[in-house]
Amino acid sequence: MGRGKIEIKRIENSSNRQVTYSKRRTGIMKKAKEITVLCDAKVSLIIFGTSGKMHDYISPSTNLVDMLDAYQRSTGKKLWDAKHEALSNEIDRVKKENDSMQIELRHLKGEDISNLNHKELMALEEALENGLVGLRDKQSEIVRMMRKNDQMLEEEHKQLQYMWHQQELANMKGSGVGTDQQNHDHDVYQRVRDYQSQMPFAFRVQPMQPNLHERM
Amino acid sequence: MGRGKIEIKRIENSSNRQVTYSKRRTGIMKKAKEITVLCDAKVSLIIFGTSGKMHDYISPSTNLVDMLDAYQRSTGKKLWDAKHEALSNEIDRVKKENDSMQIELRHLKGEDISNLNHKELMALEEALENGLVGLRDKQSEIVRMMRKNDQMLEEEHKQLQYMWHQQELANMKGSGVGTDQQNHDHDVYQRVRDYQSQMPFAFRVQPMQPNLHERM
DNA sequence: AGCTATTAATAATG
DNA sequence: TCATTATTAATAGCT
Repeated sequence: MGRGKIEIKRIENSSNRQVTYSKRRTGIMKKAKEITVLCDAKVSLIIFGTSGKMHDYISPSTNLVDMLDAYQRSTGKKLWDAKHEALSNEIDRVKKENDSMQIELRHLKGEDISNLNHKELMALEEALENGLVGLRDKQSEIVRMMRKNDQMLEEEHKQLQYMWHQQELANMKGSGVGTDQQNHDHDVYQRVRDYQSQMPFAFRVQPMQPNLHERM
Repeated sequence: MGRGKIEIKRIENSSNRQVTYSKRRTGIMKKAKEITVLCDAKVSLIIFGTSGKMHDYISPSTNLVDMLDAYQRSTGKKLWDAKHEALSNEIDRVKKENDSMQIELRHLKGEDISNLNHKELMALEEALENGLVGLRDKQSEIVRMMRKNDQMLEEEHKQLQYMWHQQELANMKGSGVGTDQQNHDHDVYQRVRDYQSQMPFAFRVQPMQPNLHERM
């Protein structure tokens, strides 16, 4: 189909080869498009020339990934076996782990224990009791913390009462002097420091357990 | 290029379509082979017809995996990476599920509960107590079964004693008669049946709870 | 890139 | 499905 018949063998003349490549590539692409339209076919066509430039056509009714999946199903050949299989195995492994934990959780919640034997029931009981022991420890610790906090609040309350008392006395004596709000506030804070510096360290108010309320 | 020109649109006549598909498929394959030889090109061609049957051609100088690698490099598109990503996501999802169960398990075992808030601790306590309730129910059921079994054994024991007593009496009276071992054994079984037929049904020995020991 | 003589592909038919 | 063939489509070589 040209000015002369050609043998199907490598075209040695490089520029001829390049030209023929370009023409024939266009031809194949056209044919691929035509067969998809005429015959409802799905075509994946990828061509690399010697230059390394790529040209491709995938029928619009599909995509390369689906084509390749179908290819694998059709041939049984594995295209993406190594990684794919490793990942699948990993999924299976983790899912199994999941299932056994699921079962353990159910058991700890008292579900599905009808089929457990004596030994397993004993172990389960021990686990539950240990759990409760740990929990009770934690809870009593919290109660201790609350008590401590209460004590601190009480102590702070006493301080405030003391300071209030002092201020009352001061107001009664030197009324008319230092009634300006700034000075008044300053005096209160100064008095707190005075009070604290007089107290034994152990009785001073420490900052509250931070976020304690959040943990309850 | 046929007896008549055709429009490039789906061939409605099914058998015509099939024929055209077959011919054109062959044609494209031939073109693909030719361009690989003539122009040193690398071609990957995969075609699926409506029947689902697959046909493919890969240039002998390469293979599909390499072609697809080159395709990915060329386009930057992810091909099986997309697939791998899906699997990886699945793994992540399952692993997260795993982790949360792991944590729940730890909590139920009284571990890592320092950071739980009050509400969570309450829920945990309830879960543990429910678990223990379920367990204790199961255990007391087992104890009931054991008791029942004990009673049955005791009853059987009484039967045997009775039979032994009867035999003793028989031996003392008719000594020298029916001392043959066969007859002796037969007599014992007969006596069991006699005894059972005399007893109220409720007191008869039932088969032991099967596999009870295995569940303990 | 175009052009076109020539070959190749194939639609219709048997 | 297979073979034939009239016709169109593709393209090799040329400009």
